[in-house]
Amino acid sequence: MSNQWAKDSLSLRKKILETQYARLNGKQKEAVFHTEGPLLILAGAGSGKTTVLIQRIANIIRYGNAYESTEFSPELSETEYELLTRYAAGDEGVDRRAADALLSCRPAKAWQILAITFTNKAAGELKDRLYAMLGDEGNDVWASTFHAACARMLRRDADRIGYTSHFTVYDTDDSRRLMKDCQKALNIEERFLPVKAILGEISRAKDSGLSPKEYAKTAGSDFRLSKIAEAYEMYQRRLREGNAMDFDDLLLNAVNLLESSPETLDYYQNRFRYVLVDEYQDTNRIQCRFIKLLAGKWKNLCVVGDDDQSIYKFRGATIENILYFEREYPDAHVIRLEQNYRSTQNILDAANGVIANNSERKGKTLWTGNGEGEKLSIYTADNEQNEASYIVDVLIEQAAKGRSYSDFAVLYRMNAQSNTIEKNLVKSGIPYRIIGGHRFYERKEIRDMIAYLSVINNPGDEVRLRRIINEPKRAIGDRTVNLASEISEGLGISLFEVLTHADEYERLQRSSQKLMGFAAMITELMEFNAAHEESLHELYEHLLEKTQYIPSLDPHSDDTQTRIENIHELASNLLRFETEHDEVSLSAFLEEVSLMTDIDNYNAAAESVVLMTMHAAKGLEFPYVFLPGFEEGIFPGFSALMNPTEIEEERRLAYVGITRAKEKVYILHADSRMLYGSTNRNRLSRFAQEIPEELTEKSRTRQWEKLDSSLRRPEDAKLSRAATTQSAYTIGAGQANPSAASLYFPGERVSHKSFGEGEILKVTAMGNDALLEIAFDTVGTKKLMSNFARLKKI
DNA sequence: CCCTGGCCGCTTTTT
DNA sequence: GCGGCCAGGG
Repeated sequence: MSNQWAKDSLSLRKKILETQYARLNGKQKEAVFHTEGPLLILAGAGSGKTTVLIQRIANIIRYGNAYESTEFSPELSETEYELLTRYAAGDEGVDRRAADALLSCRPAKAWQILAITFTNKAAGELKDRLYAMLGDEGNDVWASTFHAACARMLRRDADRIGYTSHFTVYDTDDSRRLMKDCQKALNIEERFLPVKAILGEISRAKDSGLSPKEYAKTAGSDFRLSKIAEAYEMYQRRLREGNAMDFDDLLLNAVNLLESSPETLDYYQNRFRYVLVDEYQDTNRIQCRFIKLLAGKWKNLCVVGDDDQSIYKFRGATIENILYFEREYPDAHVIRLEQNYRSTQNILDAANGVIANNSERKGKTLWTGNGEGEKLSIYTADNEQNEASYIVDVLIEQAAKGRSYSDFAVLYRMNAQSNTIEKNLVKSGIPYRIIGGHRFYERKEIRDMIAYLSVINNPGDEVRLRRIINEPKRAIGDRTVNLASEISEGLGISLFEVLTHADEYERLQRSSQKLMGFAAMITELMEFNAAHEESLHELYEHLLEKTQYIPSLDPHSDDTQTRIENIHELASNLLRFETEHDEVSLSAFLEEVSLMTDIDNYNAAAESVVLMTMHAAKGLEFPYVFLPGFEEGIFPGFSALMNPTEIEEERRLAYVGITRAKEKVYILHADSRMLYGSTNRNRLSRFAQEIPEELTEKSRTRQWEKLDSSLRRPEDAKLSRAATTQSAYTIGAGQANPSAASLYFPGERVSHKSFGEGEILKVTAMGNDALLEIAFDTVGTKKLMSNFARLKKI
């Protein structure tokens, strides 16, 4: 083969590959084609980073390092060269598989690729898109969260670190219960050291890879720290005794497993030729170590992150990891993705304007080809009620224009803000969903059911055993359980074991029948599970029957019906799990459940407005975004005001919030706000003021709403007059086309097809439409758009 | 053992 | 303003 021939072949190969990924921009292509060695992708919001990740994986599987490699094996024959020439020319008749085989250079098998994300949702999306692109082979890619990947490794080799493969994963609530227990046993007053504080400290210790012993050394003579060390020691011992791990243990134990077992490390290092990590700015130290270990052999490690979107510092995430990456891998290739495909230029300029005030950043300026778009609107409300009703008004107005409710998101700083907005949405009959708040798996009845299943799976789990031992009431009180627990501690056996032979212990004589009855029931359920392992829903039915949980619920309580529905909902979840998974077992189900969160169930297609925190919204996008509570003391939050680093973290959160929007951002703030039962006056957030003025449009509470406000105080009136003169009304200015408005008058009676009959209280012109406030006889007062409402006069 | 009334306290939280 | 948690009486 002549040099010229080889050169031609290579350039032909490049040309073909380029056309395969023609829809990507230059930087994106660079990221896709650079497969070997460490790679850092700094990807701005909306820069198509998920697409890049997926295409990159697909490229590795299809073509390997074909683009950058100078080797071509085997050497091309003349017919093969011709085949490629035709392929390059776009000839449809070419055998694609044959051509791909010729083009590729050391492609990887799908199972050699590990892609780590932070949410199950992101992992699921990755899996789905890989499947769509690669078919069944796509399923072989390990696409999972850090925690799920660790759990999977630990299940396999649990015995190597002193666990059984049926170990239970504790969530925050379980951890708290356990810690409370430990504090009681160690006489550590909660007012001296709150549960949360100790757990936070332990979490930090685990992040640094410190065992209880090592932590105790660092504590030195500090009294508080040494108490925490004691608590840590006991907490960890109890977890181990219960064959349980908390979230941090999943990572810590996985790292310990890899570091202590050379065979295991070897196996995974050889296996994972390519490792990809999404949202790298949110990784903590232990996650960084985990990744480093896995990618240790091939060093084909690609991390994607955006320092400007680092909003989990408070949980141990450290931007250091990005800086460290370049230090650890000096030959790392760095690619910046700055072209945004999501938002308008105005939105990006606003976000850029805000984030530019942060000093600690790598520096990056987003731009887009999407055009300027609308200005951001900044609305000043009198109070939080008015802020909420403004959101509702805009929603109604936009819905009247044919916008779908699912195009809107309300993103706030803290969950407590959702209440007022929720009530206003209910009042107007607007469909909505709240992400966060009470999650399905956090409801009491569901937690109880999960606890039963956990105990059946792992009877050593004392925390969950205690949760259900008297639920429903079996006349087994705390005293008895504590007594039994002490006995078990003394004998070094599990609490459950003590319960099974309760009559053998004199101190338990009085309640031994009840304890043994309970233990026998659990044993029976365990046997049932062993005999019908594939049928989780049957086990569940049996469990409900045996425990008489549903009949025990108070029939006079308002929420009993909802609880029963939730219990049945869990049954369908079990059934769904059985049909969706090849390998069905109780442990597998419990593992999935323990790592699941609310956001995973978010479905963008559902026809409703979505409410969530800005944290939860990361990675999502919406045409219209409302950002209520842009006030000093709310956002940035009260405790961040005095602390420059925390202010910077809040500012990044503001950046995340603004960049969620594709078309329009509504920033809202209230002159006075009731929160936690007391009213405060807050100034407009600095973040709103950091947006260049020419990008914004300001407005404030309209007169007709002010008249309506019963909460109004004299000083408000004065304030609003001053503000009104300097800023124009934008939305729903009163002097629009009066035609629709003149159809209806206050006092008239009308009928609506779902709300029934009512009396018009107020009519306000809005564009060609009119906003009607109607007091319905049965469903209360609602605001409706007249064109939309199809009212009949009576 | 279990129910009820008063009191505290309260960012964000992918897992 | 509301819910979770503990103490005391039934």
